[in-house]
Amino acid sequence: MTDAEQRSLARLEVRERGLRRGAVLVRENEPTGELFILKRGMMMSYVLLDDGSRQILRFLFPGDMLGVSGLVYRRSPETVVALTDSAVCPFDRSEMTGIVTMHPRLAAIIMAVNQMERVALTDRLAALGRTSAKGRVAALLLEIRNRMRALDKGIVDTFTLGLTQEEIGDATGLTAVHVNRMLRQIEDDGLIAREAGRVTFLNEGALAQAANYTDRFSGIDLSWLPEAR
Amino acid sequence: MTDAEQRSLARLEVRERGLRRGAVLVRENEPTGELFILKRGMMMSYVLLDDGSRQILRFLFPGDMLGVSGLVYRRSPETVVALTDSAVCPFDRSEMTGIVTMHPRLAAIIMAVNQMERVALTDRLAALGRTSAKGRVAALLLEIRNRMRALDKGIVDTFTLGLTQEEIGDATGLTAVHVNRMLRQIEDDGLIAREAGRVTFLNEGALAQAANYTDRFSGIDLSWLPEAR
DNA sequence: CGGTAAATTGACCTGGGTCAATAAATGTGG
DNA sequence: CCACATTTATTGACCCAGGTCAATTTACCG
Repeated sequence: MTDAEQRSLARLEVRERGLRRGAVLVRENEPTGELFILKRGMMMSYVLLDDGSRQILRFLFPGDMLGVSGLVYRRSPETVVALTDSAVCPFDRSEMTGIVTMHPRLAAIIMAVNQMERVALTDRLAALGRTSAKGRVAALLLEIRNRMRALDKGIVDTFTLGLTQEEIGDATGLTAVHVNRMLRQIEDDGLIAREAGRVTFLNEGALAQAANYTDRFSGIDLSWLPEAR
Repeated sequence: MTDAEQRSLARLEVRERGLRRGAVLVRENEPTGELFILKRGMMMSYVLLDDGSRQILRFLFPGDMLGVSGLVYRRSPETVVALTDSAVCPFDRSEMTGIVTMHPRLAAIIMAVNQMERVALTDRLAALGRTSAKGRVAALLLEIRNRMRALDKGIVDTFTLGLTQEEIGDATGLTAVHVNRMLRQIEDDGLIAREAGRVTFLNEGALAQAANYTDRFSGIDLSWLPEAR
């Protein structure tokens, strides 16, 4: 990445705002304002349905851009909250237009990241539509571990999930009770071990098979990106 | 839109390729090549799971860009097929880099459309995770009608669905048998009428309520787009 | 050291799936 | 235009994965 590109991106992170666990950064249906980059911590986005049930849409990790729907919608289609104490860097929509205008290659990279997120969403769509409860829970465990490992190479088979079983249920379309049963079953099958909120993969291959997991990290090709300006 | 912008977009549509109903345009796991713009007809994208079940990810209508994941992935994560006789305009990835480089405002518009598609996906995720079979079928009927109406203002309450009940099931995460029962129930409730593959909305309000439907068309704000170059 | 949120587990229920048989609709070759 | 073949739609009977409800137990927190 060129110096100019890095400077433009750095400008998105001049301000920083801390968030306590549970703090709401963006609330569904409220006017959208700034966008954010997640600097530290873990967050999630969700929607609430009329009957009060919740669907968690996505877990957010450092480096992710938050509240991007604010670019397009006057009111936010989703709520964004902190799952752990976190820090975000707010920036204005106009910063985005500046980047797109001045750095076409960054614009292309943002489009590429959007595509990767879209594919992650369609993978979850297929999981909710067509896989068993056990498979969905297994898929969630793999997804969280993979995201954590991408940020911290020290994480391999053991990690702190940091989610309640109710949250796992709201992400996978299950009830907390059934999530509990599925975790127990996965544990009894010898695929994972659990203790004090930490999960250890004992048989990642079998877990991936149960989850119908497809690795999307390999197979990425960004050779089409334009030259840096 | 400026002349230059229109010329650039028109260059994406110089070639045209016809597709018969059922023709596969892009096959899952096969190398990605060109991108496409759907010119005429209706198509869909889907993934197949290990057990042979299918999840339909999206229905595609004229104006939609197809195979965009080819920008990022060496092999396609999804299959794209024609639901009716259709026509697409293939173009090379390099055309995309050209547009992004020369027309920042078009790049921004593409990013905006991506966001709208992402929100449509999260709406479906919430439907699969947290709504009843009847609600999901109702939501699908509304979605298809709305997309058709956006292209043909003449369509109001009556339209040709153009999907088998098995396809509706693969989109909503249900079996064809249960889709049949839900359609019958929605009909018996007086919300729709059916005859010869055509559906008529008799009580759109109740249908929207059953579907937990949220209108995303209003509420769009593109004031942040950069100036045309 | 309470007090509240989260995890577990059992008993029982139901929305949606499975299987199977027909009926309708849509094509196709002649 | 007709007879036959293949999808697609329907419906009934029955089953089960996952939900509901309720009671404990355990972990976390000020």
